[in-house]
Amino acid sequence: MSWTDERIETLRKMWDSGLTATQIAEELGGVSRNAVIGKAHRLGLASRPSPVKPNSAETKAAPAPAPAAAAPPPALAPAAPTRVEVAPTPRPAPVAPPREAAPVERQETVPAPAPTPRADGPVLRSVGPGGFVRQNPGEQAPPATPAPPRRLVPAKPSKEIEGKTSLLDLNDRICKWPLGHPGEPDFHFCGDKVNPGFPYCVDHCGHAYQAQLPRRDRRPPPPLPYGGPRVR
DNA sequence: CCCTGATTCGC
DNA sequence: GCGAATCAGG
Repeated sequence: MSWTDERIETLRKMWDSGLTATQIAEELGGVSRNAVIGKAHRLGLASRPSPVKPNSAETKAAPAPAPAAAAPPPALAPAAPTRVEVAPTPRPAPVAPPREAAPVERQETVPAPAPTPRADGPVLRSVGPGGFVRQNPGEQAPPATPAPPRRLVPAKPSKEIEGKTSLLDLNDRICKWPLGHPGEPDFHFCGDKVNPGFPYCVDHCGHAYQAQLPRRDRRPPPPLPYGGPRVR
């Protein structure tokens, strides 16, 4: 198998979504997780929280690990999903939607330009379903990622988004909550509009982020991540 | 042991 | 550029 543009794109998306190298390798097929990791690094995809620490002691005078400016690990992870952990990745606001051409109808996909968390802008706080108020990711870590120019397609029928949001459809504005299992034909993502500042829509934020309640008030709740526990 | 990602190095 | 082998932490 070779690294076609398409496969690379898939790799990027999945890596961005926080999927593990193993999962990505399975999805792509024909490659090992090592191949995925190797490729990811060659592509310059930033390291994600690695189990292995770079250096314990400063035995070397000039280690100079320049690109060590990795983003902080996800503060919260979905309660249920077995492996998928999508880290909130604040990115600079996407370029304005292309208004050229002539898409006859106006898409309602991007009606409310949710302001991206910024240091200088008015602070927009998201309120979780549990009623908690949370810091915007940008506040905890002002990474201000350089921003790979996001490619925007002219329009996308909301039908498509509501039906099946594929891996390749993922962006910063749509809910990344996975439905089904990776590799299976019906695997897709929620695709709703995200709760600003979160990788999921309001609904799935309710699943991903649980307010801490007194024990007696807790419910046994659904431990089903996406599609239920994997049986293998 | 299992998992993870990082790194190395022969190809 | 690629990825198996290896390393190392959880």
